[in-house]
Amino acid sequence: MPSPICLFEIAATVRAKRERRKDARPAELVAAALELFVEKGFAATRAEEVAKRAGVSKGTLFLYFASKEDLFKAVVRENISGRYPEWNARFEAYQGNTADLVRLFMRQWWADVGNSSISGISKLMMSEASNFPELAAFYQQEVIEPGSALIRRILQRGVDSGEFGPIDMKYGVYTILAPMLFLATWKHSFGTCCDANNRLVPEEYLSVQVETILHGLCRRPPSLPPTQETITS
Amino acid sequence: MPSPICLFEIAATVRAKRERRKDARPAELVAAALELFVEKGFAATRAEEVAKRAGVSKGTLFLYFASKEDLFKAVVRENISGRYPEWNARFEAYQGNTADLVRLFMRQWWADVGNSSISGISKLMMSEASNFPELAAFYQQEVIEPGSALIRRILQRGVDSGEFGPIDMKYGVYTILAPMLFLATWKHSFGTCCDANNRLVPEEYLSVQVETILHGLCRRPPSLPPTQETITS
Amino acid sequence: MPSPICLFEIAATVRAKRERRKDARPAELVAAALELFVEKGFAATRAEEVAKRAGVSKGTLFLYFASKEDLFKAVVRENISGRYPEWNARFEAYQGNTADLVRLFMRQWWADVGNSSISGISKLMMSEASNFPELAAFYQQEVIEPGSALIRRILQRGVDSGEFGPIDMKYGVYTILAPMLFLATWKHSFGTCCDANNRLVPEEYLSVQVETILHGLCRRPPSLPPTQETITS
Amino acid sequence: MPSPICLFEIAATVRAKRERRKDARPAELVAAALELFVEKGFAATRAEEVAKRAGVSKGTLFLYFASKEDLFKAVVRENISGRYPEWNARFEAYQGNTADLVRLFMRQWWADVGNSSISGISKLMMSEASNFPELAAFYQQEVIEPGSALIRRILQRGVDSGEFGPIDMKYGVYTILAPMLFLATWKHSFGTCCDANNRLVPEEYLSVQVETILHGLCRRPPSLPPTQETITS
DNA sequence: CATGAATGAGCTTTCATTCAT
DNA sequence: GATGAATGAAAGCTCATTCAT
Repeated sequence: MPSPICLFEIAATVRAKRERRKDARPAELVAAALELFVEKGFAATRAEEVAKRAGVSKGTLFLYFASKEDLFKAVVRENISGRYPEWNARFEAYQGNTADLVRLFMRQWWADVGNSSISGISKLMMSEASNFPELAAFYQQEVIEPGSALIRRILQRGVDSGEFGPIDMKYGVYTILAPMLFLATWKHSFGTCCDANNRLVPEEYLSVQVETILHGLCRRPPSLPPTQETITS
Repeated sequence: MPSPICLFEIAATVRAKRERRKDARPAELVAAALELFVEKGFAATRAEEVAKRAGVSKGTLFLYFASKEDLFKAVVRENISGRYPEWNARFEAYQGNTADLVRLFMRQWWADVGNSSISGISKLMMSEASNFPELAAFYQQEVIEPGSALIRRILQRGVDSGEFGPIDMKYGVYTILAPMLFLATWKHSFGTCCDANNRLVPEEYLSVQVETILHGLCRRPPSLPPTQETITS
Repeated sequence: MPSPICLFEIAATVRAKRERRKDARPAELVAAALELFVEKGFAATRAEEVAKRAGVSKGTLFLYFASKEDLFKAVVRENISGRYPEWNARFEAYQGNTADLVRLFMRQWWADVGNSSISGISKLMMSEASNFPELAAFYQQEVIEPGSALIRRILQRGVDSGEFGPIDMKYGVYTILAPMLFLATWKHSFGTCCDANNRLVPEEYLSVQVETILHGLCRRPPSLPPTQETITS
Repeated sequence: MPSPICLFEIAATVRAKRERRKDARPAELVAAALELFVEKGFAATRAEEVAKRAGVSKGTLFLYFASKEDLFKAVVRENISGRYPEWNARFEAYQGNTADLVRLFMRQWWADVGNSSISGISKLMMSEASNFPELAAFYQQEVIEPGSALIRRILQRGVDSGEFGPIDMKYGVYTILAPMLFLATWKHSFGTCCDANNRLVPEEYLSVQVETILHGLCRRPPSLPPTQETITS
């Protein structure tokens, strides 16, 4: 039987560790919930599973989030809008022609968002927006608006430089946006379960889209697309 | 005592009346189901609620549809797949140039599907496909495949007539599809709850899209869009 | 359009036929119910199926029987106890030795009851007796008692003739009864669904049983069993 | 502030108390289920009622048993199949002559199974086997097969020792089985509701059966039955 | 704070029974 | 009488949420 002292020390260590983890709990839960919501959707994700993946008990989840809806809200809030400064900076600084900038933009989006689980958030928001109007508004404001503004600036750059003809900005933005959102939605719906033999290859799809769009936007045939442009560096 | 004829006629009338009611039930239930599925999603719609909205009891629903999934399939068949013959016929018979045919196609889609609650089904399937794989497969087969085939034929028509340049059909189809699905999804997600001040006007959006796409597809500037083309007649 | 007279005559014929059938309805329903109850048990038999097999509608069934329980009672009441006079007469008249009479009795039972759907009634009563005490009492009185009495007389015949040793009649009867009821129950329970590779052959089983019993009952080794005794003629 | 040791001990006690309750749940539920299944049959017993009788809620039942069928299997395992090792051991170890072993076997069966509510399970399975084929197969495999094997070994022992004449094992087993199953079925059907004045006394019935059977099996008159053999010690 | 046993409202589906026709 | 469309009470099972420990 161990001495009291020893026990006490162990208890202190445990407590310290627990308190350290305590602060991390909400983040761990939110991370687990993100994964699961993206994998299975909101309704099909069981609270207990989120807790288990976060390494805590079901009860603990409800200690930090009043309800499953609450958890969903936290997931969305935690996972967006933080990266806009970086993106904005990158595209403002771009030196090449605007057609290439548009190409870069969509590739970058695929690399950073579309191809990661973050695209699941978009799809999730689409699915659940009508059930969480307040959240949808938040998403609109924090994600969609800034994204649209960035696209608008890129298009305007092309118009100003004379590369593009005149554009009705209101819809021009959606011209760029639609293929991306379509891809995010598709990937997490039909892309995962059917569509097997004729599967959409996202990079190819985006390439074709962007060339068609550029062909439509440009005053003259757009500069040829770069054969191999590195994205991530 | 009434004459036999009289009795016979009464019986016929009675049967007629009852059968008229019986015949109407499935349609009423399908209509109610469409509304509710679009409002709340498939999983969140309770069978009893559908019944109530159709003015019958829970049991009656299952008298006509073996299961909730079955009811959903009926909704899809009644509202989408069943109408392909009509759509196919219409577009096969079209006499004008292919650019106008593409324009007509998208306007028609908006009039028949996008602008009605039927577009909610598309959004619904996107949201719930991964949770109901069997439904997703059904939808893929009954809706997406035929729709894609129709688009493919339209594009091929333009290529064959020399109006369009060469098209990678695999992605060409999605070029047309994406704006429509985007619109359907958007309308039933952010479109309903936020987006208020800068609301997307679908007809305008589709017009812009189709012109951009045509500009991208056509060998030479496409024929001017008709200023006012009637859709529904 | 047919003349009124013609219609009237048809109607009259139909009515006549209907009235003729009307009297037969309960019997037809009971017959259908017997089959189905034996096939599937009481709870698993659906009222509508009984009606369909009897060629009438669900509503009609409830016109003649107040409830499914009521129908069950009728089934049991209609299908028993009528054949005892014939059986009693046959066995009273038997001229051979008692060992052979016992053999004949069990073979006859198998031919008339065990091997027909009537044995399903026994099994049914066993299963449902505790839910229908009044019916169980009726069955006890109308079926079990007369059957036991018959067996008792047969055994007594053997004792009186000196073929059998002394028998405690109270249990001697069950010595004969048990294999028969066991067989009826087994046949309609495990006999139908498992037991496949080692299936009980009823005639063989009864033969073995009766010889063992006779060996136990007889003062000296019983007469050899007849090699081939025809039962059904 | 209590010492660490004290806290540790309290925690241990708490956990112990809760786990004691948790450990007891399955047994309580199985006991309640046994009662109700025997009283009302498998299909007619509602899961909620079992829970209520065990003093828990519906949900709790499904915390411990995945389905109603699962619960039934647990009832069978807990009360029958689980006891075969004990029974087998007991009869393998028996030293006396085989006639006495057969007598002991049937008395023991009566004491452990027939006379308790467990015999209701046998009757239940007979009644519901055809409606629940999977349960029937389970029962066949877990109960009937091992039971038959035990009987077979006992009979073989008598044949090997020269006490019994040659036996067709296939039916010899049923010779022993039939009176027991008959008794179980009878007791839970007609035995409970009628049969009052001429009630079967099970021990006597079994005695008579076993002596008749032994008389039939043995080469020479079997050893006299012990006048008073203790069963349970 | 953390746990996880316990809860019970809620869901789809079935089917005996009713009753307008 | 006869019909069969309509009903709604159950039933098995799930899972977000609670709360004693």
